[in-house]
Amino acid sequence: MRTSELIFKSRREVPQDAEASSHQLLLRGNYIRRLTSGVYSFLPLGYQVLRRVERIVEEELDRVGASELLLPALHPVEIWRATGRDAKMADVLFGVEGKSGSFVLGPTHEEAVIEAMSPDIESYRDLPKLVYQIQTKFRDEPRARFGLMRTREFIMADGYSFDVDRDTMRASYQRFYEAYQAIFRRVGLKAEPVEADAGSIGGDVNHEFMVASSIGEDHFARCRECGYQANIEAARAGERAGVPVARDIEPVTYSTPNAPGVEIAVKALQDAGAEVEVASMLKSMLLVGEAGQLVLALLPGDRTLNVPRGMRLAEDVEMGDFVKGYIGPQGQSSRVTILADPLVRTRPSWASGANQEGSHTVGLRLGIDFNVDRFENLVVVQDQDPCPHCGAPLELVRSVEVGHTFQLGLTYSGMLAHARFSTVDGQELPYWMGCYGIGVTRVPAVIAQQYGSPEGDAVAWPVEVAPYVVSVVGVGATKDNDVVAVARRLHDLINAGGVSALLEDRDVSTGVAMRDLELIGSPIFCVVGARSLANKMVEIRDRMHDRTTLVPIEEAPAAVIALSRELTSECR
RNA sequence: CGGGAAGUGGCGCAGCUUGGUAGCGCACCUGCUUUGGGAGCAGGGGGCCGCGGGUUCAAAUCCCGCCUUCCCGACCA
Repeated sequence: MRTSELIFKSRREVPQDAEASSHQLLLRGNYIRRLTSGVYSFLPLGYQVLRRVERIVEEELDRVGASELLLPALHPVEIWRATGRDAKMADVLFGVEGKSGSFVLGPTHEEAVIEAMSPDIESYRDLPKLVYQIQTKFRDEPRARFGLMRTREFIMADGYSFDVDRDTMRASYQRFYEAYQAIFRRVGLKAEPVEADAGSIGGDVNHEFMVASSIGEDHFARCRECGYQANIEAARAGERAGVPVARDIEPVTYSTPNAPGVEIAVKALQDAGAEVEVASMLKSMLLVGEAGQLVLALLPGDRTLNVPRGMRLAEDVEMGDFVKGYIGPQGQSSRVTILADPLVRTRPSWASGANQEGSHTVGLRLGIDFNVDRFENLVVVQDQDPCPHCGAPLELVRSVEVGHTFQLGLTYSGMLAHARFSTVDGQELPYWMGCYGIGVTRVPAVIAQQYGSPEGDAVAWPVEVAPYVVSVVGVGATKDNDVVAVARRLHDLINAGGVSALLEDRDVSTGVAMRDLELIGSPIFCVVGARSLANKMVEIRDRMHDRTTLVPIEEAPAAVIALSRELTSECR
């Protein structure tokens, strides 16, 4: 390929709306172009990167025995009603009204794959089955961001497994899990599988594949000691020793007008002369359980509530005679279930709302002034919390989710009468499913973030995803020397050797040529210069390791191809 | 959905306070010179100033309403 033939025009100015360096790079290098918020075109360069990622996904999934298929993007709303997810995912569903009924643009494909596969799964003899597709998904995200990181239309590689029981489902899960690790290695990402929360997909065991990155929207907790890793939503802190409650004090109530909420309450109490701090306030938050019952959650004032599964924060109108902003646990046991985080055992006494407008009480003791029905992890883990397995301090890592694998079990098949197979002894049972997703369009952004310059003006793509592995450029060239001819010949030989090469053949200054090639991001540059040519040498740059070597012209193609192999093997 | 910022040639911005016939850099076109790291000179083309209404002799500029985009948060396979 020649640069003169590329659809390529580099942009010198930083696009105003791009914050992340990867986003800037992808725009400046003409990889992508925004059509509207959260919707992007892939221009030829970007599409090449994307296609290379897709091919790797295909190769690795084929290798573990999954079959590629293609499901529709347009779904009749009925299949979503059947699983109840038309309501559950209503806020992200794009609806389409057609002349022949209502449709949904698929945000995910569990329902669709069941419809597609069920007729072929009649008997235990038909199982297990692993399938996947690479398909465009639509989600009406409340907030698209960071270019390709979170978009409303994106491509996902989603896989599904069908099995006779839990054990075989786990074996299928393991096959996808291993393929995922291979895929991320090959695209050059260090993706760490972490325990995760199942979200609206449902199901049991699941892992997120997280890449530590400054543009991450997630955090996961990691224990350096024992290797425990979990998404912040799923992570639990280990137990800490409780302390005895204070016997020698009594609760004191202070007047704290206009001080709802922990921060202002602390200030008001301090002004009133009480000895309190944010960490010694007890946050009392009203939750609504699945059956609509009220639950009071207790946690330290400096902690964030991790709303337990199936519950939600109560709305103002549901709070009845609870005094919003002044709720305390004292005297409440008879009317609500009281849940408390184990941290509530780690202080001799607490300050809290006094259950009446404008006053707080200090010196409340667990078991004396208030009681707890059940202890349960209620707080979001923080940096330095103890590991639940070994007690060592956890660290929080900002990260991007590039993949997610779920053991769904019977979550969907159990709801659908036709999602069944016959067992050896003739019973009809729902099959066990797993589902697996990779955010394909997100991957180039994460790679660009990791392998690009902080200024968003250069990148060295990992070999297997680079649009062109080698860029050949002649410099110091005048039309009457043979720099151009040598550069062209090397380009042709490298291509013939099976390594994709790009020839800079435009009539531009050296500076422009080099800057542009740095945006295109070949990991290997081959620089043919008038000076070195005088000594029959050319320059080979390994941009991944920032190494430059001079080699004789005749040896250059072989040297470049060898370097390309070396870089490839580093990612396998 | 809350909080903040911004919409002016393709891109990045100035002009708006104090209304008076729209400007700069990049990119683009023509010519000449240049070519080991975003070249120089000369000439040239391109703009319902986000949309709608209002005030005024006159609106990019003042007033009202709306739309869009970005950032933070809420939310989130």
